[in-house]
Amino acid sequence: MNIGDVADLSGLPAKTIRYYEDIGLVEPLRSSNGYRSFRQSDVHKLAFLGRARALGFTIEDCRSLLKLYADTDRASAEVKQIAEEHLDRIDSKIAELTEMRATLSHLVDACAGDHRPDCPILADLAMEQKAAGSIGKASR
Amino acid sequence: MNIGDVADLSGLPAKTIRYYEDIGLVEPLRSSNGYRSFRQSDVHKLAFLGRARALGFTIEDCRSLLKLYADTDRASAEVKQIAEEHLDRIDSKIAELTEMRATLSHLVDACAGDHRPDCPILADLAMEQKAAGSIGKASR
DNA sequence: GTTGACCTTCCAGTAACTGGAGCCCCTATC
DNA sequence: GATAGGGGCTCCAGTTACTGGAAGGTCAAC
Repeated sequence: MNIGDVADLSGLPAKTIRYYEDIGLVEPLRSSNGYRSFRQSDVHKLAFLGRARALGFTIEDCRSLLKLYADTDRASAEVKQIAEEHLDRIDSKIAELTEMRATLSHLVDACAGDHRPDCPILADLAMEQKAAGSIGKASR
Repeated sequence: MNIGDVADLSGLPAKTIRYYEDIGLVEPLRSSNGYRSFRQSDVHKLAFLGRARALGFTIEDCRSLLKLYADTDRASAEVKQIAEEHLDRIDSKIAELTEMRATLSHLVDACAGDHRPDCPILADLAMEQKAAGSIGKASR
């Protein structure tokens, strides 16, 4: 199968598939004309990669997961550990974003958003001193 | 003030401050010995940048925000728009991560995490067909 | 005068692609 | 046989926002 077909099947852009070959995640054969020739197993691997990436696993995680998948003697504990660490990363990220969101939405709400220059958002970023109860002081 | 002092004051690494100069966010003076010489206004600007970055604004957002901050004729609407767009980006990101988190935590819960090779996480990534009610099928 | 802390510039690397240039291959049609 | 199109190929550069490191200059203290 040529790269275009595999791209369609796996949902990954051809560029990405070439990149995955570059970094050693797949090793398609080559036809006599130099075109990559993908086996079913390659397609399967790429689809696996696509799903793992969609879950936010890093490329290195993916590499480990593929290795574990290929190893029928694996312990599921190893897989689970990778997934749990990733889950923790996700939770941290969500927490970080949620905090940003809270501060930012306070500021946005406080901003008139009209033609006048007065702006609590800028005031907060500049840490301008305001009367007690300023959003900037309270939020961080 | 030298870069080290500014780093301490602003909380930004010296490397980052140099980088911000590189991309034109600050323009410190230079002493005769070639050292950067920061004014109070530079320090203020860098602290502004630090807070904006902490809220997740991109560097280009920061550039715009600094420009608006300097412009006393600005309309707060412009600032608000930048902040609202950023808020939307944050919301999308949170939504994406929350979805990942849901799928992933289902899979993690379903995985025994022991010495045996059977692993629902890998099975899902590989889209192995399971009996009806499989997590993989249900989750995506 | 020599440490040691601080400063300088420049280059390379990070993560995971993505875009583009310049070129080859294959099939179909005129 | 020429050409047009729609693949494919490689290689290089760019993205974001820094970060690390090398090689070397400056300054204050001992």
